[in-house]
Amino acid sequence: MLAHDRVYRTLRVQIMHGELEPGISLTLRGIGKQFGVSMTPAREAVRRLVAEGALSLSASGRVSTPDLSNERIEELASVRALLEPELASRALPRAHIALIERLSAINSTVSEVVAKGDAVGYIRTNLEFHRTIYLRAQAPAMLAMAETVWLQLGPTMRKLYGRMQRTEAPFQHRAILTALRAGDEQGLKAAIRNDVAGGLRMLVG
Amino acid sequence: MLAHDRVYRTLRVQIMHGELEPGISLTLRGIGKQFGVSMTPAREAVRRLVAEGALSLSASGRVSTPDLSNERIEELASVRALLEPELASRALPRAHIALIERLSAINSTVSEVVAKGDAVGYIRTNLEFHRTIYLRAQAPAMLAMAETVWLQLGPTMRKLYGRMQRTEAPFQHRAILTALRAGDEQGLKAAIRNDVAGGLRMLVG
DNA sequence: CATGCAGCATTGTGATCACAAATGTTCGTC
DNA sequence: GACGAACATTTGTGATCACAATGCTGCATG
Repeated sequence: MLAHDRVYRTLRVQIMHGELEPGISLTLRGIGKQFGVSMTPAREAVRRLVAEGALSLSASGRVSTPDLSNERIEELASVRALLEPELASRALPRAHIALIERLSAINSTVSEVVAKGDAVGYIRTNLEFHRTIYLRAQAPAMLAMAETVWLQLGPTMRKLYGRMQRTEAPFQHRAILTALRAGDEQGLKAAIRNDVAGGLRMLVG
Repeated sequence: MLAHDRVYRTLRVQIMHGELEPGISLTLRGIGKQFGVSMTPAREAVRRLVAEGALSLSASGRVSTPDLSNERIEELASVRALLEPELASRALPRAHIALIERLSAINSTVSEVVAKGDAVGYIRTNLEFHRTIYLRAQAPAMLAMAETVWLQLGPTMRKLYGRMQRTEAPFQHRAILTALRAGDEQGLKAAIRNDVAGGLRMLVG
């Protein structure tokens, strides 16, 4: 596999899952050393991640994980609340019983990692729950945009993990599952909105 | 200004405004020569544009303007129909008379370039009309996502320019202006939806 | 003890090069 | 004339280097 792609993918997952805190400084040489490559692929990976909002550039070109303002957090939450109900809506006709059972299993894992206080595990399994639904929507461009938003929120979610009422997520997810089982499109969209916006709305206050 | 940034900005505008057709091949050395720089800044600009969907990469790393499938076009139109009414809605309370007059002037330019059959001019002024509204929304992340969609659609809009009923755009825009003047949020959102989705829906058939 | 400045280390940028893979071309064969 | 193989060219990738600018450290000064 190409070096710059390997660096990109690894960093992307780390950022999206909240393995890095906001405001952490990265250097091209440091990334290169970490992955055993030269500056060149590190530079390309960083450039790509910056373009996706996963990393921030200072005026002088220094690289760091983004430290989002409350306004920006609310804005990204609004984008989630726009895109994700639509994705869920498109997935609904294709959501069979096997999918719902798989989602239920993922949701059990969410409860487990919440009980353990595992921030990264919580973010990862929570996103896995959502992605599993949206993959059924057959809308790759829309899903990519939603994932870009998750990516931008990764470090922030880690930072605010303590402030989130994480025990509520499995309940919200159960509402999603109920709507999926019932084929209730409006209920599904509302449940998704509650889950994605509700979780982030109150942690900026 | 930084070389790679200059290359990026220039190519980005060219792509967004439909100055390049879909499927055009680009090379790093060619871009470098065109801008009087080495491969390095050309590479970074291309990497960034690929990350934004403005350019496509073949399996072997060759760069070209994207040639979108009908499914992808409809999907991107749906994203526009989700994001842009929200942006307009947020701009509405801040839309004063001076803004509306400026929009009206832009719309006159749209009519002129349509009359001239100027595809690039049509795309540019049409996007300028929308951006002028959305800038008032004070939602930079959401606007950035909308612009990313425009960017991805740039070459395709050029290709399908002949099939678009471009003379209808100024009318749709007038409906937008009417709703803005009346402070009619629901009417505004509907007018935006008609404009962005309506224009693209019928050109994929 | 705080502050500002000089000197130093760190960092991103752009150019150049070697290399391998992919692409295009040419020529021969059927 | 069409097809295929060998060759030549083009192209992206990754490494390395020089350079300028930025950020940091420590020391002297008030």
